Amino acid sequence: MPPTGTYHHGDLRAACLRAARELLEEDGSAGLSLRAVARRAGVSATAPYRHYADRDALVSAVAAEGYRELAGHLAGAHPAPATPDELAAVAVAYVRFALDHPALFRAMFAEPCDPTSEERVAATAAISEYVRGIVRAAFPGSDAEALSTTIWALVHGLAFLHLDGKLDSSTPEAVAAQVTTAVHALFQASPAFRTAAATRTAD
Amino acid sequence: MPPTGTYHHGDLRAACLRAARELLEEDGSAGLSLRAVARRAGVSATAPYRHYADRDALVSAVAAEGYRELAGHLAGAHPAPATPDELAAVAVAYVRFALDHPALFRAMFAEPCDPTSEERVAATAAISEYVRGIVRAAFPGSDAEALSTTIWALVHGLAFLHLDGKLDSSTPEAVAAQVTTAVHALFQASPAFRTAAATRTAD
DNA sequence: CTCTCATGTGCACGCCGCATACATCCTAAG
DNA sequence: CTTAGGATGTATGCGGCGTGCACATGAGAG
Repeated sequence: MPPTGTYHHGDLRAACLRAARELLEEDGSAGLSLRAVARRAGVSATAPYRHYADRDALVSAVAAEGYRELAGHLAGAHPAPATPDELAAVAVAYVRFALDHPALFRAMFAEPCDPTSEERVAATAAISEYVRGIVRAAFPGSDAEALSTTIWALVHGLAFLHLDGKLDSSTPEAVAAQVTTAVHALFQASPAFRTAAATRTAD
Repeated sequence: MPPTGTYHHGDLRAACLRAARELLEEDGSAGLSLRAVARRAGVSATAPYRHYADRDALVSAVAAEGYRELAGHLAGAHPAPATPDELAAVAVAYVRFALDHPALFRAMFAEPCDPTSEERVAATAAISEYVRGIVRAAFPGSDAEALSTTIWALVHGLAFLHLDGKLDSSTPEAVAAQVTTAVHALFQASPAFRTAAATRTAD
């Protein structure tokens, strides 16, 4: 292992990340403490501080990893969605990811956390750009910025409401059906964004 | 003061709630500790336990209050929205509430919190029913359930993305314009929900 | 071989949630 | 009026947490 440090522990940085992920999945965000991470990594309580400035930095690192996984998951649902159906599949994958990794998803989005975490902003910018790119490709004439923001918000909101148990998440099929319906509806409205863009240009 | 206890402190229950709200606004959810609440209320550290089973119970109470305030805020934007414009105004009020009370909004929605808090579920059910009622009145022929869920998710998602700084929240006008555009687009798609309802009924 | 610096340890401090035992004081029954 | 009882708040203590600081350790440079 040439790149990252291989001193006493081997690769404590990665070990902490892995331990944090595990704790998050097992005990929720409440169980994610620096000390618990250290214990799980078989290391003293303060050792992680050599790799993460504070608890927030660790959480941010986990969140950033989550963003990358989410991106992969979306790409796995469909590499280059173009039709509304394909886009809906990606949307379903988004919500599914949130439901499959609730604590991680919350760490990614629901934490106060100052926006001063390069890793985080870069990762979220990547997702944002990803969505925009899809929309641009699928709806060339539309105001991609506005439409992609809207669809992201819609899907994101669905994910959160499901997470909070405010929607029927009893079966994966129910979730998928609802998300699909909503996304299709929004795409049926895509001319509105085209109009908006045209209007703006005409001003 | 006949209803709630007026013993030693006067009304510690309400005082705790108020203190918690203040701490939330000042220091964010991180600063909301039972001990801090007790200090602010001028009472011993464990006194709040006489009125709240644990920290979660207090937070839930604050959240429930937040739900009521949100409902009032929405009603203040428009008492009985019927046109898309009026509905968009309510949506803007929703997002504005989130941006004006970020920590409270997060406490309301972004906390893990078991769903075993009557006060909370009642309050969120009220909001959900409120939105559904509006949609039913404004779009009589549509599948109110599906359409209201979708619009709630859209607005909720916009609120969260703005909260997380993922959207341009620099000016209130920018936020309002974006929310308005998105909501209008969705309403233009409302026939899709009508179709969905009709299809389902026809089955 | 030694110097040096990254890496990990030990310890201490103050904060936290919460359990338990105790003090206080309203309220109501006799 | 007295007194028993229960509601309310206090005192104390336990274990856990984040984190700053001094110290030990060991890998690689000279």
